Amino acid sequence: MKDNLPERLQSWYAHEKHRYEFRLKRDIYRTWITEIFLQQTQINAAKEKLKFFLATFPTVTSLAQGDISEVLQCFQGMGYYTRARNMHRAAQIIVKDHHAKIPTSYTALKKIPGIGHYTAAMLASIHGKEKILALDANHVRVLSRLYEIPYTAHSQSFADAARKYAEVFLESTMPPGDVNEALMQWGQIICTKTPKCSICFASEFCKSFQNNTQNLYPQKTKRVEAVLVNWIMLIYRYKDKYQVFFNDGNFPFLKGELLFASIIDNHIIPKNFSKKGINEIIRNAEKLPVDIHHAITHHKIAVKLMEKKHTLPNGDFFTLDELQKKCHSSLMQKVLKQLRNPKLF
DNA sequence: AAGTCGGGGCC
DNA sequence: GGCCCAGACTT
Repeated sequence: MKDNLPERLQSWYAHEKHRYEFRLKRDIYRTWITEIFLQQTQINAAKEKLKFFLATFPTVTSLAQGDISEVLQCFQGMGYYTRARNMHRAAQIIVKDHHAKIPTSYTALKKIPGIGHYTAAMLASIHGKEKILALDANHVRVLSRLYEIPYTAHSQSFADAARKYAEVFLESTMPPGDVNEALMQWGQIICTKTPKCSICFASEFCKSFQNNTQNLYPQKTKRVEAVLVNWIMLIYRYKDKYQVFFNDGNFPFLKGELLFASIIDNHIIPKNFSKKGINEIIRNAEKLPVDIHHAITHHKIAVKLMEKKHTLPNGDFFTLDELQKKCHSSLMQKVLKQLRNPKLF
């Protein structure tokens, strides 16, 4: 056993490094796409979609020339659809402003849409050998416990302290990209929410292990209470085509997506929906059972579906098959599934 | 610094 | 039913 921490991390990582398929062939484009796909997403949920995406858009140029609707389809069901839009826009910027070569410096990367501190630091450390600490949830858990960092996870104070403590790794013989990836894997399989200190190579260096304070770190801000949302969806249909509306941002959920006409309290889509009928619809909906339960960050959503006989002005008409491709959210997919069940309507 | 934005897996 | 996750962006 080595007697200093960076060497232990390096030998542990050399032995335990995950051989992910997306790591077999590595270039900065693939690393970039991988980081975007895995943001706030578990690897198992994303890896098949990621594989398909890299086969469909193998280069930054092919992505830049690709159709945004095709890009969005690759993200179907994964949430955070703005990351798909940002990624597509970023590819066009890289082609136009960087001769289709993704920059490798942190400063240049950070200016690209959808690339924040974490992704810029990962790409610059792996592909530019910059000694810069990435900070994701895993880094936060590992470093906060190792050094008992007394600041809340997303504060500037925490970032400053973490960067200072991480110097011992970044200034070691370990390549900076490996430092960031090893810290991440450490947090992923050992320093988990309930940490596995008995198998940790670093426990004798760890302040939280010494003081038995693992559950006090990382320090967090108090959680936000979930808000209950009653969402009435109005299903307007002409023959086999259903009417949907583009959420330009006036409706509070799923901005940029196609939605059925909807009412949530005083939010309405389409916004020119006749104000007169709304109160009656809300009254009628009170007697109806909830058709779909869904959760969106800090919200518990109860959806009631009401089939309507006529149609509204504006809006677009699509068949269920078409909507299954055009609607990317799991909520709308749940609704479409209900509409396919003839017993319910 | 806090709020917003999807969704699913896990306990 | 709450917590958490390979975060970025706006306010």
